[in-house]
Amino acid sequence: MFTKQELKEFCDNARLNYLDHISIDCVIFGFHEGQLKVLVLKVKGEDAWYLPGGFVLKKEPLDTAANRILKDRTGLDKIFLQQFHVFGDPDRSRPHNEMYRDLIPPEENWFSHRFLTIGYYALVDFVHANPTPDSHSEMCAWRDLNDLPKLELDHGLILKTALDTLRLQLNYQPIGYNLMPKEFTMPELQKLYETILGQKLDRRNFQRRMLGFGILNRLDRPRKGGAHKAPYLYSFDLKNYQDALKEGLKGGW
Amino acid sequence: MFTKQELKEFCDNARLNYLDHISIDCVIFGFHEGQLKVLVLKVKGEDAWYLPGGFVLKKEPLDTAANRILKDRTGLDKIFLQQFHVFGDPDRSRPHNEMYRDLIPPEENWFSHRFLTIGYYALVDFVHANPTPDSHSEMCAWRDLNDLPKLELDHGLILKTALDTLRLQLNYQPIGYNLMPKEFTMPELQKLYETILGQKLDRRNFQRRMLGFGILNRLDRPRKGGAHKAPYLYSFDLKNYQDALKEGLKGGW
DNA sequence: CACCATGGTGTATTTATAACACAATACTAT
DNA sequence: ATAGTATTGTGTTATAAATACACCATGGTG
Repeated sequence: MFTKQELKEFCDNARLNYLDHISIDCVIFGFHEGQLKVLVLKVKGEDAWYLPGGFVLKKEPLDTAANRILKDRTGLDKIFLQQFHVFGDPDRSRPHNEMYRDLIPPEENWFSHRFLTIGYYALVDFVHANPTPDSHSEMCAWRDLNDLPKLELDHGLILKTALDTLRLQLNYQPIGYNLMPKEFTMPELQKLYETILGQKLDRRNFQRRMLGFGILNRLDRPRKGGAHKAPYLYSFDLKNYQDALKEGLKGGW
Repeated sequence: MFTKQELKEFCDNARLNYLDHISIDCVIFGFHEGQLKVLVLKVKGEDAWYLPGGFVLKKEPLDTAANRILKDRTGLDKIFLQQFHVFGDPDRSRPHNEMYRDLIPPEENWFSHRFLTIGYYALVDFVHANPTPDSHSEMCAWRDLNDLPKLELDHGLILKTALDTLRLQLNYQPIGYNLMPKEFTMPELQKLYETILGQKLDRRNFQRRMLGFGILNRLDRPRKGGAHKAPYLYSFDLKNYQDALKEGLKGGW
């Protein structure tokens, strides 16, 4: 993965610029052709897959770092991105800690210590994202949730936790603005929900519920060209959408 | 707060044993006499208040560290304790970073860098907790939520975030096992919910809802000695309670 | 022993959720 | 053309949950 020289340079640079022992890993969800996708990276010359991640600059806010990582991997900015958990098992980064053990002495090896990672998850527009590998990856690609490679370290757990969080979030926050194109039909939006939740929903009740939230505008023209009855197009009412994000869709109590 | 000698010893010890740049802060909630309480610490000889906190041993899991801190401050163990957010503003610990700037050189000063803190919140039994100050505090005390001293650093924000999380949690998880005594009456439990939520609830609907969850056992004896009709005593059905904790009280969708 | 504050239980009303039916549309096959 | 078919739009009904409110029971007080 790294030659000795590369490693030394990376470590010297990292020690100077990044917070020690801290990383950020991002679970970046996209939606395409009825499938929920996740962005994953493949290491150069190895069959090893990771979530996009990175480190925190010494004076950089955490959210800014996560946004920077997101932008580096997708080109996208100003998007729903949320911290959801810290993963800090003492052994979680052991494979990495030991990977370079014999290459350079531990005191020069920035990776020789335990790392905590802060998990963020993002919902992004599949078609506008431009997956871009980082310097030690040969590939940055969308993978279907049902067709994932085994992820290294605890990245499988991180992904699962993000998905659980997303499903929970669906109960009290609007979802979709960043995952759907600007204009979309109700069946397309429903497909997104069904995919995230992993279950079928009733078409008519779904529509009533969505419209009830007041976050959708119906455009007075249909999507043409389909093989059947042309569905109406909708767009999100951004103002109401963001109000709902703050408030939570329903109160409870 | 520290003499130069004390500081040096602390730093040498910390560098050896703890993860750098990481702390844990705990928002420990208790409930007593109809009031929601939070455990806070007062620094020796200063009018400065903090949330209970501490550091993570080099090979210690995060949850274990949080439990250790909780036990050190309250004597209590095996209690609802949950990570809820990481606070990582680059300036959040600046007052601390600068506090000892002139006392010892930065390379010897463990506090000279930015700290991230992982927020945990706990719900504990007020009467069984034994508030115990740590080494640099003169006092560890319960304070009413409505009568809080100004907290140092971003501890006010940490507390507020914990409270928001707790209120949200109330919608889909059972609460109360660790906050209530073993046996309690329905009005007492209701008071807890009202206090957390900051609003009145209907007595009869509250009772129906709670019983509907199936997490309460009614003991066939009343609480005697009150000035009015004696209410029944209840206890939590621990098995069902823990099942509900896992499942979430309601599904949504 | 009437009074009263509180607790236990029951019942309407309203609201939300779930289940289901039918008409309209636009392409396909013949 | 035209019947067939898959899909969408828009209901209506049935069920369950949340809310609001009424009444009786109890155990102390004056």
